[in-house]
Amino acid sequence: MLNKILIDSFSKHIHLDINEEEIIEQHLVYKKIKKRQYFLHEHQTAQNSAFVISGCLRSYSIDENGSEHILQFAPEKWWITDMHSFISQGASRLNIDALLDSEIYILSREHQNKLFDLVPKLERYFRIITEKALVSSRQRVLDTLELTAKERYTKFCNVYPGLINSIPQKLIASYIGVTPEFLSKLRAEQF
Amino acid sequence: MLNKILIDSFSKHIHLDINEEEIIEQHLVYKKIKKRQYFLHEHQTAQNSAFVISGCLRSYSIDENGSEHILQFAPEKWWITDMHSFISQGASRLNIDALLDSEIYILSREHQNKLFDLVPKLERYFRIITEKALVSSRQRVLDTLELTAKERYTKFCNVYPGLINSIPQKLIASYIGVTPEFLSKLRAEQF
DNA sequence: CGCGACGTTGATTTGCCTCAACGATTGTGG
DNA sequence: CCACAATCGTTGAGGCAAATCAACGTCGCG
Repeated sequence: MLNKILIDSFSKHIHLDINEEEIIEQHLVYKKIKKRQYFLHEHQTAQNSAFVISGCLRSYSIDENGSEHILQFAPEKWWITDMHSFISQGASRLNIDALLDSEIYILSREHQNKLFDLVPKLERYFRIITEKALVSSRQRVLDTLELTAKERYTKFCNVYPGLINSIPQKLIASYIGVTPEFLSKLRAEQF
Repeated sequence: MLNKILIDSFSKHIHLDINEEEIIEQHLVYKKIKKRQYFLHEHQTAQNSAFVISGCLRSYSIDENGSEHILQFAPEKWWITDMHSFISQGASRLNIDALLDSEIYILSREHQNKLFDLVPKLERYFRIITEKALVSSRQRVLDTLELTAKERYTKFCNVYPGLINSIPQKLIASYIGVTPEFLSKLRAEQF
């Protein structure tokens, strides 16, 4: 049986009957992934997309100076992959690993395409999911254009309240685009 | 008859027969829109999405200090709307206007939903289009995290070669996230 | 226990902003 | 078609936000 959290994610946007849920289940792989374990390495091809049931994954890139830049946090209920590599089947520029012990469902590109034919409603589900991801990515672009580092930090705390106490602060710094030292100074200004 | 540029955009991702093209045509409105004319004002609801046949539109927000921040340029072959407002039917935070005299096709949210039932393949088309928009938005996030202003400008010139000579330089500055004065200084550095 | 990762703090540097002044270009009304 | 205003790009002086580099205390983990 599919996990309730995944079923909820589907039924928020489309209606699936029992039969369809079963077909979907046959195309997904449930997996536990330990803290610091990798889901995708850069230069590989992203064969898979992951839906997070519990825990948290992240995607990040490494620039030419060797510093990491976090593109996405995926706490429970979120999908994560290197979308560019996943749709083009070209080399990935992102790494994806687990920040906490996590449970995920894995969907391969191949199985996803099969599912689109077997359960056409899933086109709608992924269209809507992707639209929402686009809205949030574009909002992040606007935030970096409009807000100061301090405002971005405050906003981050509101958007990801669960993450603040469960991951190292330097990862938050990386996500909002400041150095760990500077974030520390921002927080010292007044709590 | 539908414009060739739009047909091409569809057929890159899905196959439509003549009948389906006709149905789609009945749900689109062709319109010419003059330079500086608005397609969407903030605080309104984005009822419509636009596909650009010729010319160029842009979306931008205005921050609390009154300065504009450009979120998207839409030259020919691109779709543009305030996606957040379009899917939630809530108030828009973006303005969309024409940078050049342009020709567009207008698709209302209502007609889009009807089309998803009449021509289910369109779910796939919009899913793929949205995936690509997501890839490019996330790449932009990474660029602001990884690159200097000068590198972002160089990259912009490569990605939008057609725009550099047809729109004011200060709009490019706004898009890459620097002041017009600073961009001018960057360009002066060499050649 | 001891090491390495993490957060903090301080001194210094720098990338980019702000403000202001000035030509050049554009466009607009008479 | 010209005159004038508005917009635009450039340049310079000065300022600030955030980066860099370095030192140090703490803590969790092997």
